[in-house]
Amino acid sequence: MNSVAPEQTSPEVRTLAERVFHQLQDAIVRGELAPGSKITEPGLSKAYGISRGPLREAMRRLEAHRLIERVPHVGARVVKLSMKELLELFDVREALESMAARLAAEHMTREEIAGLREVLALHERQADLKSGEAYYQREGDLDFHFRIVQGSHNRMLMTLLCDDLYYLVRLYRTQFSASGTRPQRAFVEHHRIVDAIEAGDAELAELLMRRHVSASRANVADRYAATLKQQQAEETI
Amino acid sequence: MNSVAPEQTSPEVRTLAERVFHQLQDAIVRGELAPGSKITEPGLSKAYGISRGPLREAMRRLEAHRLIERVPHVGARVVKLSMKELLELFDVREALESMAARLAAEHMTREEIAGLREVLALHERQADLKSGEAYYQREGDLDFHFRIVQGSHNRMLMTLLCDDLYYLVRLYRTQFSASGTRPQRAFVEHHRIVDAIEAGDAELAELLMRRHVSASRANVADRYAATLKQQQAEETI
DNA sequence: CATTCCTTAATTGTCGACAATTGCCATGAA
DNA sequence: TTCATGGCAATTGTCGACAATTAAGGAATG
Repeated sequence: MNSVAPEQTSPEVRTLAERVFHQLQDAIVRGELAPGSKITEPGLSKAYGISRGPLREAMRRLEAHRLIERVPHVGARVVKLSMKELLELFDVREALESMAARLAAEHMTREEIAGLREVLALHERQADLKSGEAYYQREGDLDFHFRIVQGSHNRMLMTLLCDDLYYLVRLYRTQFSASGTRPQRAFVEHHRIVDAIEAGDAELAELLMRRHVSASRANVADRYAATLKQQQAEETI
Repeated sequence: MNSVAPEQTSPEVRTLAERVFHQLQDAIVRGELAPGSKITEPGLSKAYGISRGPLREAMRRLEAHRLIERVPHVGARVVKLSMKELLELFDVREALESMAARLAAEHMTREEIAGLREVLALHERQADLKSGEAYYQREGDLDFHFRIVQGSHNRMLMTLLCDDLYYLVRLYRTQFSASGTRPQRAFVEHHRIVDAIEAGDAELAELLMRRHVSASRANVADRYAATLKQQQAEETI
């Protein structure tokens, strides 16, 4: 069940608070802690076998990463993304990732570009086999975006996107059980973006990434609208 | 000395940890805690008259906001922005604020636009008097950007920019004692941006804000290059 | 029967003490 | 003099207990 998690040898597992932080982060993103469910300090401290001190620090970090919401003297709940918030997230991604693509086109090294091509090739194989669709649409897609952000060589961008927002993206995918349709189209778009980056065409890379995220957002919005419509139809029966 | 700080009646002063967090945030941004200086838990806990528990939680929040840097088992220091990091910050601002301007042009209400115009009028008066330049270039400028971000009606953008990045911008202004030259030019740019927003021209608002931040970044970079050159010249004497 | 108030249980906030790790400094040897 | 090594002081990490606040449930009253 947990064969996917790298778990140990993380960059920072030097303290209890940090270990529990990562454990909770994983648990939330994977849906083990239900969205909107209440989190109680004594409960978690027992479950993880630590005292409330480190646990509270871990929770503070989760709060900063927007994975839980706390109210003073009341308690904390796992964040539950509304569609409005999800679309807001896409707007932020569009702004940041298009900037990342632009910077990546300017700063990415040959090795990094080669690695990016490898990721695409892997996706292609998996698309051929028709087996790994789930993977491609989940971690694989994020891996692609991840590498471009790294290629921007902008530490602040990397922190914002990789450490904060991408966990929210993962959370959304579990919450809405959205298997992110339109895989073949996204695949083509990924290719074009890499081409632009390799050509050093910063403007084009930025534009393509902006369209890519924007299309992804529109797709989510459409699907949601369709879901709403269907629900209304069912209620009318 | 502290006549500027609103201090009390903040949205969240319900707990010691939150109060100390805001106090430390202010102290750092205003330069009372020197950049790069080491922060010790017993020291601060004595200085603020609280125990280390709440203090550590406040420090965790400061770390999340990138105002301090912590190393496990070693300690924490007030962040010291390098020029590289500062320019990175400008890139992120360019991406996020241009998006904010675009959304503001689409979603801002009449009242919000009126408030924005008032800010500009206030700046104009102060520019006439030639007295409040320091204010204009500091809090006043941020107030302008602040209101546009609010006008985007995008909570995530608001949090990222207003709660996180703007404190870093303030910090930079104290660290580099940069009184942000080019006030009149920025003033004109501000006006054009508001015009675009009022006209509902999202594309133009986005473009103008992008240029505005970009020009600000270039200005900082130029000044820095000049400083370096001067230092080298002095060393050669 | 609905409403208000009070009591109570549970959770959160805070504190002080103890354990573990780090960096420094002195001591000694090459 | 320089480098290694050991001990020591200080700081950070962790824990358990107490105080403060909240939400819930029940009793009393209109």
